[in-house]
Amino acid sequence: MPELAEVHFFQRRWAPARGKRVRSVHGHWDKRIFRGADTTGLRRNLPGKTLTGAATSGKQMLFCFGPSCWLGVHLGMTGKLDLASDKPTGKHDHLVIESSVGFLVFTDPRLFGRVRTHFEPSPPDWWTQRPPDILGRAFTTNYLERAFHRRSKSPLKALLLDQSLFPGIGNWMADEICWRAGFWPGLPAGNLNSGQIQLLRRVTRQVTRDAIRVIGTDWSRPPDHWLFNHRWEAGHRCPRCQHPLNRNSIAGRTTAWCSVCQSLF
DNA sequence: CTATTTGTTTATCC
DNA sequence: AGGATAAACAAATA
Repeated sequence: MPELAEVHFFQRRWAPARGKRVRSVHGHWDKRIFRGADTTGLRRNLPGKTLTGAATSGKQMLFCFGPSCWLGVHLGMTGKLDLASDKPTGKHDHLVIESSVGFLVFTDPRLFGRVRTHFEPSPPDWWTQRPPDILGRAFTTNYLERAFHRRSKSPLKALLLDQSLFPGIGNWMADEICWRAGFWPGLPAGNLNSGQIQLLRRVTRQVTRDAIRVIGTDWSRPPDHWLFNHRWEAGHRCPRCQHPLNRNSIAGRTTAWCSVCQSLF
């Protein structure tokens, strides 16, 4: 489920615990989500710490618990964060952090998500060395042009799904961006000229802002004039021209597009 | 029982 | 060497 907007939404679920102290920590420490994490350190360091900050970048989340205790969360395909008033006991509630406002819980049935730990004063490298955010200053047309040139044979969709280039974009946002911009997702990246990359950048930023506004704040249902509500329906039609949508695998992922609105160049 | 999944990493092939 | 593609991971759902 989680792309950048959903990550935004889930990060806010833990927000009421900001400024609160951790009372206890429980987890399914042998589960895959803790691969590479120092779970012993987590159990030793987290209790007594205060949640002092939280941030998202793309699909990554970083929580700061007082000095020298950082918790990274990636939701994978089915991860969720929640704040529960009673102690969560679900089969897939793999990390539970008790605070005075409730239990912070990370649930993930498919275990594609990931929890990372870092016990130093400064934030971890994987956070400070992340690529430019889509809504940030460094996400320029020129920056994209260099990447599109380097990967000119790759389908556009493959670039949109690349987290080092479009951090936070996932399958539905990639389809939404291509549809709004009028590009076939299978189009080789090298076929886009400078003006088209500029258009793609503008649409990407707009879809990102729209998704954060609609889904990221309260998980509202996206409006019907987006592709989003139509792309998985049987007999699905393009919300702009009513032509039946195409569905096929592009860059290894199921992709929906409108053959009328999205030209092949 | 089979096919599908809003993600990422690794292996393999070109 | 670098990039594209498929498989693997794991579990629920249709």
